[in-house]
Amino acid sequence: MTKNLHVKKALRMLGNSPLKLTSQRINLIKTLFQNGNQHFSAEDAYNRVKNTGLKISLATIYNCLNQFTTHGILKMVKASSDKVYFDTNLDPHHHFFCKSSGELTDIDAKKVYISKFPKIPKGKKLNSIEVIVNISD
Amino acid sequence: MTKNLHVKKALRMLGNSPLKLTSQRINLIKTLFQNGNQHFSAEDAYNRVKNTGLKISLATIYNCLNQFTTHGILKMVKASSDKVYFDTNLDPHHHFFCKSSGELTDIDAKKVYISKFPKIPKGKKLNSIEVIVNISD
DNA sequence: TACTAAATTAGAATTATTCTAAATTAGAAT
DNA sequence: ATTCTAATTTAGAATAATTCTAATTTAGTA
Repeated sequence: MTKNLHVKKALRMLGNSPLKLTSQRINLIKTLFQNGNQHFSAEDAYNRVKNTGLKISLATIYNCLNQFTTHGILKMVKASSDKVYFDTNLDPHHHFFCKSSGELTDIDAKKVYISKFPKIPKGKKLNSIEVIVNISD
Repeated sequence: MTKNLHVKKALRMLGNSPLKLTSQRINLIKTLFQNGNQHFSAEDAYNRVKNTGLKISLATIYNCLNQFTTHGILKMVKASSDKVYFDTNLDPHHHFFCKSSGELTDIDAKKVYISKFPKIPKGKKLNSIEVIVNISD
């Protein structure tokens, strides 16, 4: 089997960042990125890494996920939930959030077009536009 | 001075809901709605009521804000912050969220037009569309 | 090979929120 | 009016997610 492309790309980004290549970071990336676009909480990430038999502390998970976000290796998503989710999909996109299941699903940016948009307040700059489509059963 | 219209409307909604007309609920509504459209956390609401000299417990604030939300007297907003905000603006609208100041500002629904939109997943129904425009200094 | 700043870690601390269980109260029934 | 009951309020405990602390380890450089 050829080495997973998502993992490869994320590892390359880690290498290009000022972050050190520790075994924890490499294992975390291998675990999180191996199945393509994924959403997970810190606790989820913790369990996934532990399930591979590797040892990592929850504090490290939080540290790494936050730093990966800072360095553009992950995206952070806050939906109508009490926990923060992380997203391996770095392309511009939006989300469905299902209140019934708590599940977050990607919406490709191409599926949404905003043809009318407000002026950004004076002195501020635009960072991103997040569209969250709340759904339920 | 004529009685504030926002307060009046919210009190009417409370009266039409199955919730009892307790002094805490009435005072909370008077405090939160007197200045028109506002965003606040539970802690903010607690301090505002206390500043009027009235006594109320934080647990009651949480209870009331959640019930008001359930009964359509308030809206809940979750932005890129670690706390939940409540919103007295019940008209459909969106938000600017400024990462630098932590401030949430309304965007009138008329200022945003979404001309292309994804299909809702099978078996699910659409609840709401939230557009959050993240900005910074 | 030694050095140093960065990273990891366990567990404590913090923060927002919900829960608990006892006392109070609104509004309906008498 | 008075009584009754379920809803409400409350203080403080409990919970859950996340961050902090301070000691130990390690990556990458010198």
